[in-house]
Amino acid sequence: MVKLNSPSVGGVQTRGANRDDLRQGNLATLLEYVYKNTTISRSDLTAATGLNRSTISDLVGELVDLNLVSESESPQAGRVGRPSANVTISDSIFAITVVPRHHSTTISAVAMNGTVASRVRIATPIHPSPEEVCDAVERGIAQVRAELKRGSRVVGVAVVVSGQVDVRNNSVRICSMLKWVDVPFGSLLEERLKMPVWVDNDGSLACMAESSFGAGRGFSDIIYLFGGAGGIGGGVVIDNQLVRGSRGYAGELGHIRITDSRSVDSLGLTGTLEALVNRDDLAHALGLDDPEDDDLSRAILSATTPRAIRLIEKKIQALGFALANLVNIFNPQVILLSGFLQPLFQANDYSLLSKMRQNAVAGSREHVQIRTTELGGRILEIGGAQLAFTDLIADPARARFF
Amino acid sequence: MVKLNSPSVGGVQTRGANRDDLRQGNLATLLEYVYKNTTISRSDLTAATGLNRSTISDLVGELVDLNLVSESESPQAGRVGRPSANVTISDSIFAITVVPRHHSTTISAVAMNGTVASRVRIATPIHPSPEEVCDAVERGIAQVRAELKRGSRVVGVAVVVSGQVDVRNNSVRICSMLKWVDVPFGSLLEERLKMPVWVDNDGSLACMAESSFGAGRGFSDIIYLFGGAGGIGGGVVIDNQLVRGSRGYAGELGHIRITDSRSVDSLGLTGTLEALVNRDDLAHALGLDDPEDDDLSRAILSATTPRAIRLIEKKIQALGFALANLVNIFNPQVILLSGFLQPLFQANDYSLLSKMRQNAVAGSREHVQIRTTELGGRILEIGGAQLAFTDLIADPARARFF
DNA sequence: TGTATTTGTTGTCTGTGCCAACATAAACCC
DNA sequence: GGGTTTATGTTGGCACAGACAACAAATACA
Repeated sequence: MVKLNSPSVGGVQTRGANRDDLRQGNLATLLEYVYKNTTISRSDLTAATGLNRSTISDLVGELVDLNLVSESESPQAGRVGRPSANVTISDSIFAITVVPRHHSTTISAVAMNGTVASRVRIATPIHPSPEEVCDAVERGIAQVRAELKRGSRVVGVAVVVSGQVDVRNNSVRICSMLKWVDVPFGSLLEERLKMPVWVDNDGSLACMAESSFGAGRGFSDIIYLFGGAGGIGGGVVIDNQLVRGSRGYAGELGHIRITDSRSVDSLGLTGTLEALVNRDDLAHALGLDDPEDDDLSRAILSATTPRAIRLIEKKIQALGFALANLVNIFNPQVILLSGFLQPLFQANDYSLLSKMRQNAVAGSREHVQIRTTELGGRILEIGGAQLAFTDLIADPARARFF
Repeated sequence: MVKLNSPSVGGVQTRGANRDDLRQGNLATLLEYVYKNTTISRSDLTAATGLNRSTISDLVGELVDLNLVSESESPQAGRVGRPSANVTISDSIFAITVVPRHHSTTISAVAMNGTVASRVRIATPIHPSPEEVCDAVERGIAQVRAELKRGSRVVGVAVVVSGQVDVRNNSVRICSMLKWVDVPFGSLLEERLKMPVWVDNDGSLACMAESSFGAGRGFSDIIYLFGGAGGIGGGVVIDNQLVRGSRGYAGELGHIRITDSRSVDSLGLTGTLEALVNRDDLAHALGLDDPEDDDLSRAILSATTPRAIRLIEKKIQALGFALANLVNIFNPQVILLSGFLQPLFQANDYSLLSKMRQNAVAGSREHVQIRTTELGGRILEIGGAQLAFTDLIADPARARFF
């Protein structure tokens, strides 16, 4: 990818580019287009990239030779002129995604076209040790790969952790769900599997997925917030780039403080968004005991008791404060809400919007939208796969498979 | 600038690159190095960019032909081998910076090497109208340019506004200091001056300057906070890029809410950092009436009355909460404090650091530093000039002067 | 003074993307 | 239904940016 304009601001550290980089960048750009669109015509690629027809022909040819994309006659009729061939992303290149939970770990094979070809859930002890998860992953991958058709290629493994991850060395700083502290899980797993492993935070990956394939499509500046049983996570995309921070801990949006309340969140911080807006409170007030997401959502939207309605309104107010903070800091185009934050928004979108606007600066509050997310239960698999495919897309010619 | 790796995350919008872009990008990279370092040897450029010696020779030659840099024998002795020629940024290319205040506007000519060659302050009526500022700028530029030596070239005008600026169209959304609302000042001035005009927020520009030439050098992820009489402004640099948001309103860090306090800030928002930590309160408690920055600073650092000490501590606590929020959101490497926030930090750095750490998540709080800024009174001129030079640096061959 | 080391210079070469001309395949038009 | 229009794929030649190798130049060091 070649980025012109806006030179880097800090200490200069840009390297020069040679002819190889040029070719590599163009291949990457093309492959990214095909990946993001699953299938796209050659003429659209020409228009989008601004490259010459003959160049596109050459580059696509190379991607076909690399077995990364395939060309097919386009059945798209109705337009004057010679029909343009469709370029479709490979359906035989996979990322393995790993999502460890309290007492089970889910392993999936996700193709570049987004389909989950195979998925298994391996039970583990409660709060499994890193080794126990490694065992589960090893078994899971064997099972998952057995179901893939012959000739399938795997780029590596993406581990989606609900906790703080140092993305520079793929190690888990803290994961309360698994009770892990400073676990170099990436290295552990890499040694076992002899293939590349990437580890990242669930909120960041979900944000990335939603940005590329979900409700964030077409927006360059996005705030993503997810409310789950474990708390509130999130992610930020600025100028089409995921904000990771210096080590990858950025986007801990649940832990921003908004009030003096002494209620604490999952990390013991007081007055934070997560401390004020939590799932258990809501479920309890609505008379539910450990409900499924859908049940909680329905309950929130059809709440009738004054106490429940008051509580919901209170949560909406708190969420509004947090959103205002984020709007003031980022001036985003859109805020995406998922998990139980989604029904909160739907229960009284006017209230949430006005609370947010009340506490945001003039310019930023004016055009920001709040939306619900589009990707459902597969979001972590899609986000994890995207992480695993990143290197391949950045340098298609040098891709290695396992 | 060619950026490899990490493909854009959102809707794809990258264009392809051809050989011209390659050349342009390399010229830009080189010029940026020279600009950021003022002077740098050719061999250092070779090492930094990874380009071939002969290529550097060719590219630097082009920059010399364009009169953007000059080469000189290097007196740097002591090293084995043929001495490498020094490349120095031009001292005859200028940006005009404009900083409008309550009742005067300062116009400066800033060279690419950072020196302020000429500066005038033109008095205006209190709360001047856009036209009145235009008049002042027109007169000021004439005066400033008269002092420049023959052969000087000007790239354009950068207006530094203490308020919210829509950078897409260079218009001022709100500036309370000037009492402006929705003023398309960039267009107005451009029409008058017949040269390019850029407008941006003071906090963002100061952050950029500090990042490139001040205490932020060498860091890629920076939070900048400035405390002045008008309130608290700021800026954010992520991955060496200034965070501007979708319209340029990002970085309103003074308006993030941290408590339930009902005290209001300059925009009427309650419980925000700016509402809690303000200059007038401090000056008053220290028995000062509209003090200069230096006097206030000294007073803060030598406060003795219990009331003053208590107030300072209270401000430090509030600042700590705000910093924790920013750390949780951005995971920065360094936080830069300036204005009256600087003596607050120096008065009790331990207190500020621990308050921040207490409220930040584990990973992010561990390696973050708090520092004071390095650029003094010239910071807005340097930042403004950097804005004005951006286009020139991004495409040196196509530069136009006025 | 000679050698090692580093950097600048020059001419040649490779390969990437552009371009123009032609081929191809659809819609459109009478 | 054949000619025209429009858009896209294909091909061969071309321009030019950057790499490379060989040589020259200028320093430190023994």
